[in-house]
Amino acid sequence: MTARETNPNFMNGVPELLILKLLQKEEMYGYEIVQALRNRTDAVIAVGEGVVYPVLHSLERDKALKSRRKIVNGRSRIYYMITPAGLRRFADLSETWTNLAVAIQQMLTGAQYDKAFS
Amino acid sequence: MTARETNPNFMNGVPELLILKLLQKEEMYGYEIVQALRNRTDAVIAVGEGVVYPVLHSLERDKALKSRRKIVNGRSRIYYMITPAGLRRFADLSETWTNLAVAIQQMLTGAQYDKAFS
DNA sequence: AATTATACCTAGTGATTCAAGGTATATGTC
DNA sequence: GACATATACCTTGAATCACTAGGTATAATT
Repeated sequence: MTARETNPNFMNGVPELLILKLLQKEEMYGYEIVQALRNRTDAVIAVGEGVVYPVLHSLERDKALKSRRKIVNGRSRIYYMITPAGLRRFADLSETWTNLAVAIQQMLTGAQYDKAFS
Repeated sequence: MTARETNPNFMNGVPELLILKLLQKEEMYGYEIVQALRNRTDAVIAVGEGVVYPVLHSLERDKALKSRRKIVNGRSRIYYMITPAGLRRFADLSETWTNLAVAIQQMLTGAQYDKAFS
């Protein structure tokens, strides 16, 4: 058996990344996030509430977000805002994503430089 | 309940995409593919054999690939080559991936055009 | 009065990746 | 000859995570 060194579930974590990105600009509530993602990506990214709410809860559990309840128009909303830990997490995820996207793009466009020389 | 219309597991299928890409240029065998992915992406994408072999089998089951056994240096290898169906599948996956990557990149770089007017 | 939109939630399923094994032969090293 | 490493195939089981499909409740619209 050779050494393994793979990446832990390298394709996941994008909803988390995008949510953290949105919350960097302003506090938002779950329902709002669901629609923001849909609208701002032309429905290319259309994650439902079943994805967003659990991610929000898990991020809050990890202290990457905090929340406060707020009544607007007689409706109870839970606004989430990002913490310093959340910012760090965003930076990590963001870098990981970028590396991945670049690597895939290079593969697809066929960038040839086998680097057998190092 | 509102209409849902999400995308089925929108983050997956990248190993499949990359394998199809590699096989577009030349026939390859599983072990070779594992290392090619690692080498050509500087280990950013390091999927193990436990990912590659099942994907190859499933693609062959779907007639996207066909295979032939070949003995080289007394070693038995199974070479895979892409079929017309595989080319179509690649085109689909490739487009899906590109759309996704563009959407995410726009979100991350903060392209503002809320398109509340349509 | 009934439907739609807002706003929260979770349980269960399914797809897929990852870790960790297993088999067998060839090659290189001590 | 003995041993480790590299090549080359494979699968099982756990974990992750997104998706489906529900559920509750209030406000606004028809």
